[in-house]
Amino acid sequence: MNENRHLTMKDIARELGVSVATVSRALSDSPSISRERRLAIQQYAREHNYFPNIIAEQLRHSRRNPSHAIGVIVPELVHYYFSSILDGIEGEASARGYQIMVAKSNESYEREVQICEAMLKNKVCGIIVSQAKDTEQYDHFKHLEAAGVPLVFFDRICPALNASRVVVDDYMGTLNAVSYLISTGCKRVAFYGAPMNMMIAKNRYNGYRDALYKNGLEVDESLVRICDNRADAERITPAMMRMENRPDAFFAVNDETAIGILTVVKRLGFSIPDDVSICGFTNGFRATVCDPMLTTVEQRGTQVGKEAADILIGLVEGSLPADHAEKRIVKTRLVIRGTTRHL
Amino acid sequence: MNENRHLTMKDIARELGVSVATVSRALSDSPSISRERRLAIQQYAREHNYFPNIIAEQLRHSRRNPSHAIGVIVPELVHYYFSSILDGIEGEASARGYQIMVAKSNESYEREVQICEAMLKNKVCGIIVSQAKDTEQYDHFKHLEAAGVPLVFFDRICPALNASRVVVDDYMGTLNAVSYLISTGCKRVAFYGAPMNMMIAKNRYNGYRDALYKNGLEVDESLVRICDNRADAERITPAMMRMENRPDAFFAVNDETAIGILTVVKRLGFSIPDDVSICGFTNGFRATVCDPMLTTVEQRGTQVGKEAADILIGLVEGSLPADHAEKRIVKTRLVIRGTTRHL
DNA sequence: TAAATAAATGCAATCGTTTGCGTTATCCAA
DNA sequence: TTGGATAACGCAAACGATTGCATTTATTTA
Repeated sequence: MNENRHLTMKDIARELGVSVATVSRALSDSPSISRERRLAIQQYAREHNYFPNIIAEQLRHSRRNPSHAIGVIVPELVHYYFSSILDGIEGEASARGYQIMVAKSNESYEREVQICEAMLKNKVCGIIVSQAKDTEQYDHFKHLEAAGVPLVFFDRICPALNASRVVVDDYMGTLNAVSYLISTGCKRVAFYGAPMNMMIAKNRYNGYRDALYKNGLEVDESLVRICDNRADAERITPAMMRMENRPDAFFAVNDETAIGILTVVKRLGFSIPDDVSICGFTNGFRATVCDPMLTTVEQRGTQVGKEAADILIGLVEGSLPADHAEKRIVKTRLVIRGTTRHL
Repeated sequence: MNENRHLTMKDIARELGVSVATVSRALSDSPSISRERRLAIQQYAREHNYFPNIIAEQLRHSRRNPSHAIGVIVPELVHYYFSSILDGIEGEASARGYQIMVAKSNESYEREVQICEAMLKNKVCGIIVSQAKDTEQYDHFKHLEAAGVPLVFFDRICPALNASRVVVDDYMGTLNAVSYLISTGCKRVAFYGAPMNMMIAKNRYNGYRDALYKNGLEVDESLVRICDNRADAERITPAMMRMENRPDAFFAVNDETAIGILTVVKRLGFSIPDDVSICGFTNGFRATVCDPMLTTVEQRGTQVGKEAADILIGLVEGSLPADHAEKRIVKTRLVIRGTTRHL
């Protein structure tokens, strides 16, 4: 019937013997079109389910109105935290009339650059991004800014760019969690952190260190390890537990790592939390599945996503000045469960 | 400098004293432009980082070429299976030069309709969708098809529409899993399923029933429950275990439910898998976190997503006829872990 | 009855590209 | 000198919608 062509105003105009301009005005309820003609046109459009071509609309308005598509770049998709982020962004975006366009970088710098290009071509109105781990050049981000596409970073921040960002309070989150471990009587708290080239890793380490200091404890380097996944945790933890002066608590950079520790500690016959306390960071699916359930720092990805979308839309719509770098910090919350002793 | 305006061909043309057509041809390496002019134009464009306006390109080509944006509608985002789906779609799409536009329906019919409208307006070239639970009208999908936007369903299928689809082999997956439970010596296998208005629920139930029959067992209705989440599982399982003729195995419609069962069964002092076997469906994050680790049917969301994207792109690019309804079934795989006895 | 006013509609430019076709310039052969 | 190729470029229409301005028609007023 419509042979894969969309119905256009021109078609309606031809069919009803009026001009395209009249159709346009009628459909936008302009009072300058007579009532009967207006209704006739609207009815015809409805019956043949006419749909405005947004491409043409956008082209026409490209000077004034930006598009309503927000680009989102995440390192991974199958990942609790990033899913939550997406969820938060989607919620805020859809509530304010925006669509989201999602791509994953796979932790690859090259892919990240490609994605930026593709998104620029697709005329997203702005981009929310958590960098890939191996990104150390920032030209692609600078190009975007030069092209007038606002950028909001989350989680993994680009220090070289004074861009808007929203991060969780890694420092305080860790400080509070470790302080809690100490307050329940733990004296030797181990720390499994991510590689220190990421801000987020540094901040968590600093939180750990300061929690010890504030409680009159020293940092024992033999209790600090670079380890941010389960496999590594299962590999290095046995040796840790066989030390003569073994830890009586673990703080892990994420839940996944914490689960690795928990698995090993249980297998070695220690009791949790009596012999060993464990605290994670995320509060994802895993936290309530393990036995005992995991005490962890809630990272509130949904809130982070929501704030990021709010900033971006503010930048796009002008309620935030374009050259302003808005920086927000989302507070974390310690969720106490079974892997830690009680006060 | 560029005062928020993008550099256009017209700008280049003016600056270099040629026509817009010449610029266009030069940038697309047309041989009809003299070598020096071509290089000069290309260099100017590069130096001032010119970027073609995809909106205008699309408008020009809208008759022949569809856009390269694929719409994806999922009921939830913070969900292992749907994350995997997204991951599969994104992988296939980006490899073939497509972007994905994601929205979540929140299991709401109303929202689903809104999203379809928005995506139609945004001129996606096609849509991949898993319906919301409460969707029982299909006009919005029919409108899309009428507008020439191909549709691919996954997981939750719309029976009223003869559309392309990709589903996992729920029937065989369940049949194999339950058969395995029986082969390890279980005689009374309970079944926790989703509400039967979803195809996926029916197929799994049929798989369960036929596995019993094939092994000479009868369906005992007291062992069959509608239950597809953890909270419900924790609520109804204690009574189940206190029956005089209690089950010696559970098959659950998803891992989450299986974890609920596992938690209760352990708390009641039964030993897993000696007293009770448990089998889930998904093989997500949870499966390797619980103790013992969960035997489960791997749902292969990434593969499902990949196939769905493959079909959709085929439909869009014409390698699949537009009126053809491609139906694919992704095979599942039983992953045997600690919650079931060995042979 | 003519002029002024108001109401309803059409014309045409515009957004940034692409592309069929026509135009100009250049050169060579007849 | 003229005709015909060929190369290099420009013109202008098109994609589908919006909108300032001009135009037409109907209505009112003097």
